[in-house]
Amino acid sequence: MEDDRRVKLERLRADGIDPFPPDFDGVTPIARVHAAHGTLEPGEETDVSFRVAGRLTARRGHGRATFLDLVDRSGRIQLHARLDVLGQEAFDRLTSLDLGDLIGADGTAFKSRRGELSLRTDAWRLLAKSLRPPPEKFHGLEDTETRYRRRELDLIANEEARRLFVLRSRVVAAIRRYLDEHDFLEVETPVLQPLYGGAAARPFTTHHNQLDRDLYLRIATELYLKRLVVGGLERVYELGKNFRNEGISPKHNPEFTMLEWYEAYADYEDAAARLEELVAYVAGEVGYSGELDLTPPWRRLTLRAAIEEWTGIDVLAAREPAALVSVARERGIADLDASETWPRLVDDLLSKHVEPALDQPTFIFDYPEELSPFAKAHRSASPEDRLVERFECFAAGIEIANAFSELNDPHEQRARFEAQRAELAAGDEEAQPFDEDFVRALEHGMPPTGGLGLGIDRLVMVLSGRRSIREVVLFPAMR
RNA sequence: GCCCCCGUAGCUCAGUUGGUCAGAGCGGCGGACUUUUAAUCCGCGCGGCGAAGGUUCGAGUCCUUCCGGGGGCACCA
Repeated sequence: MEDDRRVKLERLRADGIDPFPPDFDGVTPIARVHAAHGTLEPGEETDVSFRVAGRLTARRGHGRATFLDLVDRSGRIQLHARLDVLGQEAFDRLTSLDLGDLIGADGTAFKSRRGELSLRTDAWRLLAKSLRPPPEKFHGLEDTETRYRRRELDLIANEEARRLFVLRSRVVAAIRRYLDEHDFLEVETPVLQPLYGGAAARPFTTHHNQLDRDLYLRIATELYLKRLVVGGLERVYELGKNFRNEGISPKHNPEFTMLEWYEAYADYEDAAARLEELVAYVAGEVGYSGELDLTPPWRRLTLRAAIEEWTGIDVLAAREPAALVSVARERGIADLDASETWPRLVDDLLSKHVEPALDQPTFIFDYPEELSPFAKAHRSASPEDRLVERFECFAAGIEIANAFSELNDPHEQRARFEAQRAELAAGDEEAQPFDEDFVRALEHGMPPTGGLGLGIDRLVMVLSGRRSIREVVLFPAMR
């Protein structure tokens, strides 16, 4: 079958036609043709000529006339090719093209009897020959593996896929617009780091040959960004890839896009207000019309109240593993592992019993200190509860953001690293390595700061209603 | 790492309890057709059923292993 295409290619060359010409000037996006003439009446003709270019996706022949569908990034338009307009040779060559070929065409706008805006083609040119057949035109491409591994075919075959990734791009652009307008500075910090940190995750390790030294792909941008706040940049953000050497799941890709921002003279309440404002702004900019109510303010409740609401358990009244496991049993939750630490048990309750229920956007405030080595101690909670000023934000049943009032007391930060060092020694592969450069930076003085991390892939999932991260990542990790 | 499921033409799929089961639609090729849009009509199958073994008189159809994929669990605070 591909041989047919190669034969055609050679025939074109033999006829002196370049199947891969270098350029084609003066192309109008198809959407602009629709904008200009979408309101024509069925059967109405114009004298207005357009030059369009794109991929041939369908052909409906009628002897001495043929309809062809042409698709570009902005949309689809029908070409009407007539023998009496084009002449024999141009007509024959046009109608013997293969689906998937890229062509440019000039034609005047008219609306067919059935009401479809079309171009009466009077000239055309092959812009690139396609040597492989495109996916099936009606059912589209559905095979998941092909859609992910060969995304270009997904984009060719499925308009939904095109729309989704346009949406993703617009989401990212809107985020930048919002932050730029609010006086944030976009910065870039190292992806290759001598020490990883800022999140609990196992890193990818690589090696610098000349330095003969291992480096890590960043798992977060947090610590470098806070050093910039120390440096006086005050409002910074970075939007980029993080890498975590963990499992792949519908919510997890080994490399994923994260936004982190840090704002001096702000705390986690300010971060929450900014997040809901940002997301509402983005939703408006991309025309979100889904089921979620993203209008601020979003629901806010404490971690303690959230777990109590969905499980009936007051975790702060049972602040050690045995007590918590036993209270959970009374409430009919028997799958807690008594050998786990208390904070991990709390996290387990949150992720299994609360998170899946959080459909509408919701902030969960005030986490145990042990889970949050970079968050400031809570200003008003009783000290024995050992809570920090941290929230996570959930929507559509998944976590989308995490934020703190940043810990800026260098002595306390040093103590937290010491505690993490002990965890690391005890075998916790996700404990934070001691980052002396970061502590030194804090010793120079960091203003009170609110910081937040927002998972861009997950935000796009929420805004597009997709349930797998692989749907919103162009080239997701595959086995 | 564990469990379940899937893998048939370029694409989307159908193939009862193993015996014309190698099929359909789209695409392709040839022909008809100057307003169709999953265009229509006529003709042509272009793969040997993910791979390798095995059971059987006979295997897409049963068994084993391997490869690839999906889902779930664990993990991912």
